[in-house]
Amino acid sequence: MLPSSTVENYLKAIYLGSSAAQTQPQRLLPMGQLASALGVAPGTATTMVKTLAESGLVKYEPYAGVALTAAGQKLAAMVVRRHRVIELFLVRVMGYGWDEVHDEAEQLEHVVSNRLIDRMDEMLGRPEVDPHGDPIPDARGVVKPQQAQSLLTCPLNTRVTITRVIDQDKSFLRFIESHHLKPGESIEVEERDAASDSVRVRGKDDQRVTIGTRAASKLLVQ
Amino acid sequence: MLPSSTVENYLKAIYLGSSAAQTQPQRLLPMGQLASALGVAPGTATTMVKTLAESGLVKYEPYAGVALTAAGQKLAAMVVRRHRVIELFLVRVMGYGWDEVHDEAEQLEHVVSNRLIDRMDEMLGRPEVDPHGDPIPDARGVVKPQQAQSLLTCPLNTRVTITRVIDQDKSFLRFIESHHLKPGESIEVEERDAASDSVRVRGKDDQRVTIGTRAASKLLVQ
DNA sequence: GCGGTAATTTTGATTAGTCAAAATGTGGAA
DNA sequence: TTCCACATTTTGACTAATCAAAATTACCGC
Ligand SMILES: [Mn+2]
Ligand SMILES: [Mn+2]
Ligand SMILES: [Mn+2]
Ligand SMILES: [Mn+2]
Repeated sequence: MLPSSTVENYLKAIYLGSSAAQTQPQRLLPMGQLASALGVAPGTATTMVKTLAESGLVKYEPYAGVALTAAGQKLAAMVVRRHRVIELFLVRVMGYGWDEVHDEAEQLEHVVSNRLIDRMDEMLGRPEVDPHGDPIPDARGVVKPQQAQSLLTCPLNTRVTITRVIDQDKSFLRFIESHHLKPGESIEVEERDAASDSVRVRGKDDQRVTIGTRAASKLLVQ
Repeated sequence: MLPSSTVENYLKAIYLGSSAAQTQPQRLLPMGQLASALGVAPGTATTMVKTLAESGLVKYEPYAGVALTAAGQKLAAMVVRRHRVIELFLVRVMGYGWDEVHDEAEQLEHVVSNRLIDRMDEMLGRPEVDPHGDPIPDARGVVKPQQAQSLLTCPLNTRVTITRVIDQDKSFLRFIESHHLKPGESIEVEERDAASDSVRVRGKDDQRVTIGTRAASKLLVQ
């Protein structure tokens, strides 16, 4: 039985949801979070997760949450791999903007063959990250661990390079792009102010930008 | 309501099935043929066609058959357009063989956006035919009429150019390719023999090939 | 320990798509 | 005309995925 798009979406949501609060191997993702990540009613997620557990793709603890098994992990990583390879392909080969690729990839990830993904991957030179800096799992499902510092935690007045933007929202991505804060850009955090809940950044050509801490936490640096 | 993959497949099958026996605008496709084209039980096709008729996409005559309405025609043409643009893209850009593209396109045709199709179409130079010589409907759903002569009907001992191969079967396509009978090749029919049910062709470098009439009818020329 | 609140699970129903097998209609042969 | 074979439709049932709303459970503060 090859997994349906629905099953793939559940596995991916569990994969992304569990690593979001980047923690030890087996954190349990609460059902409520899973349901809202997928935009379905809570009861729907419960039912589906029980059948995934039957199939041995997840471990389900009633009232506690859900986690991927090794088999589920592998499948989920492949879906994420397809998603991210496709995003990069759309940007590099098809001339899409980085704010336009997510929805398209969301559909394509379920139907593209391994063959085609491998062609794209080859054509792109076996890339390690997608246009947002999200790591691309390799063909075995393994991801290079990224060390995570954000604009909220990195040292002040020190050159750092933006490596990743954790948010798919179109208008946020366009904002980031227009202020030269895309992955690859070199910047410096000048000041953090708790009172105003903001962070001031010096970027390209010494231009200043002030952004909220919520937004700042979405920008990872190295 | 955007049409499901299932609906798209039904519309496409009706579109292709009605034009197969290339006839006047409104030939009715028998339900049995539709069912077997889709690989579905006869009763399933009947049920589905009734709901398509409710939606105004087809005209359904019980015990007679089904035909597309103008709305259904348009939708079907767009599915066929996507399928064929994708096939050509896979061959020209992704390095696929012409015998490897059909299954991939069969899936992709339902999820690729208009945007992406247009990018492919542009990148390919607004092509009029796919790798098999099948005509690509334009963005409005219109196809250039092809005049149809096959190896069974074309004049003998006269140079003709192969323009289309009407069969998706992998091994047939590989046979055609290995004998230099792909669209674009120039050939000449030397002899037709009813008794042996075969046709002898002189092709590239004056090489001879003899093929059955069934196969010969699948090769269109100009 | 005892409530109360919020998260979670259960229940009952719905929709799309499908099949097998029974019932029915159609058109041609006699 | 009548009848039969075959195509088609109808019937009853099933699976995957979903929701709303009712029932249950967990946990936290007192
Ligand atoms: Mn994305
Ligand atoms: Mn991404
Ligand atoms: Mn095809
Ligand atoms: Mn084709």
